[in-house]
Amino acid sequence: MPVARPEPLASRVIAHVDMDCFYVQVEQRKRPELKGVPTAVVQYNSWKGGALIAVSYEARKFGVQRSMRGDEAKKVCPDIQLVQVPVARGKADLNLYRDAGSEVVSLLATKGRCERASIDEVYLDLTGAAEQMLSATPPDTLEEIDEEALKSHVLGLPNDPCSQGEYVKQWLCRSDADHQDKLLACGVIIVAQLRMDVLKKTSFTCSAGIAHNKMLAKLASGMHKPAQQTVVPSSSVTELLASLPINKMKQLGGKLGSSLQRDLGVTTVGNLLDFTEEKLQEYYGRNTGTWLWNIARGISGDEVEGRLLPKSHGCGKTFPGQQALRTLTSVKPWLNGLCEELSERIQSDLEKNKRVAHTLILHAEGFKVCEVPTNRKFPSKSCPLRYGTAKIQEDAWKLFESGLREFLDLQSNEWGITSLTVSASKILPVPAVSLLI
DNA sequence: GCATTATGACGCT
DNA sequence: TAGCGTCAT
Repeated sequence: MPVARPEPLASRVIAHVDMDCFYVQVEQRKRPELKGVPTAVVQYNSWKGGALIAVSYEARKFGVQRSMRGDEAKKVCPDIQLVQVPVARGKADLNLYRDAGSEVVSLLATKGRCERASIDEVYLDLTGAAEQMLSATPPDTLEEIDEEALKSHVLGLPNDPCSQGEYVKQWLCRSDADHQDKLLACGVIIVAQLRMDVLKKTSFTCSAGIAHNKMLAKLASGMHKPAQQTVVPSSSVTELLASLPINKMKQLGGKLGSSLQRDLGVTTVGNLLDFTEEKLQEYYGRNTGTWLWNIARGISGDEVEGRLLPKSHGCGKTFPGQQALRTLTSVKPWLNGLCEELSERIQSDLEKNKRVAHTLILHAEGFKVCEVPTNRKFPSKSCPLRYGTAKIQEDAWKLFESGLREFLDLQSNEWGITSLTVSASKILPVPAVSLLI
C-alpha cells in the first residue's frame, strides 16, 4: 500500500525523465541502419517469434504493442525489424541496457539529487538549480531560450500549434508569475538542457515531466512522447486530475484502483474529491485513505532519493508450458547458470561501486501433480550471501532443496518448476577504511 | 500448471 | 527478520 507523506512546505522543482523505447534506442545506436525504421526488441524467438519488450514509435504507428509476440507484430507491420536481446547461459542478458541506463544516469545526476527509478527512468530534484537560476539568470533576462525549452508543453496554456512557441516563451518569461511558476520555468530550461546533453552524449532521446512533486512529474513525462517535455503549473492540477482515469495514476493501475471503481464508483482521480478523508480511511485504512485524499489534490510529499544504483540484483528465467523443469537433474544446471550471472553482477558491483551484497534469495514457482487439489506456493528462501560463484551455487541449491521439500509437503512426487530467480539484496557500501586492509 | 519476460521497488506482518 | 503480496515496465 502507498504511504501518505505531507508535501514539504517550500516549493520544489521535480523532474521525471523517461527514456523513449529505451531498448530499441540502445540497439539502434549499435546498428544505425535501424534508425527511423519500425523496430522492436524481442526476448527469444522460437515461440511465436519472441516476446516484445520495446517497440519503436515508427512501429507503434502500425499498432504494434509491447504485449505482442514477434509473429503478431509481423502481421500488423510486415517490415518491422525484430532485434533479439543477447542471450547468455540460455537466458536473456540485459547488461547492455543496464550499462546504457548508467550512462544516462551519470549525465542526469549533475544538476541536482538524482534517483534511478528503473533501468530507463530517473527522478531529479532540481529545486536548488532552479532557485540559483532564478536569482542569477531568470528566463526573462536570457538573450536566447533554447528551442528545446520553447517546444515544451505547458499544461493549461492555449493549445495553438501556430504560435505555441510564442506562448511558451511568454509563460517562461512572465514577470507577474508567482514564485512557484518562476521556479518551474527555470526547471523547464534546465531539463531541456539536460535532455539536449543526453542526446548529444549518448544519442538517446527522452521525454520529461516537470512539476512540484514526483507524482505530477511522472504523470507529465508520459503526456507528450517521444522526445518532448511537459510542465505542470499548480494552476493546472485540478483540471488535469479531474478527467484523469483512476487507473492511470501511479499505484492505482492494479487492485486498489479497481476496488475504488467497484466500491465507490470512482472513475477519475478527481472523483476522489467527493469523499472525505475519513470516508476514504474507512474503506482503505488510515495510510491509504490519507494518501488517496492527498493525490486527489495533487499532493505528494515523496522525496527524490539520492540513489544512482539499484538496491538489488536479480537473475531469473521462466520455464513455461512444456519447458517446465521436472527433475532435480534438470533444475541444477539452470540454477547454476543463474547463480553464475548473479555472481558476476555482484562482483562487478563490488569492483565498480565498492558495495557488498549480504543476502541471497531464491524464488521459484511450480506445480505439483496431486490427487487432492492443493495450491501451496513455492516458498521463497534466503540465507547470508557468500561471495564466489561456487559458494553461491551451493547455497542456492540448498535453498532450492529446502523450498522444494516444503512445497511438496509429502503430498506428491511429481512436480514441475516454471520459474527460477536468484537475487542479491541488502547491498551496502564497503566502509572506506576496510578497503585499505 | 501453462506462453507478457525479466527485473526492480516497497509495504505488511 | 523472513517471507509474502502489490505495482510497474
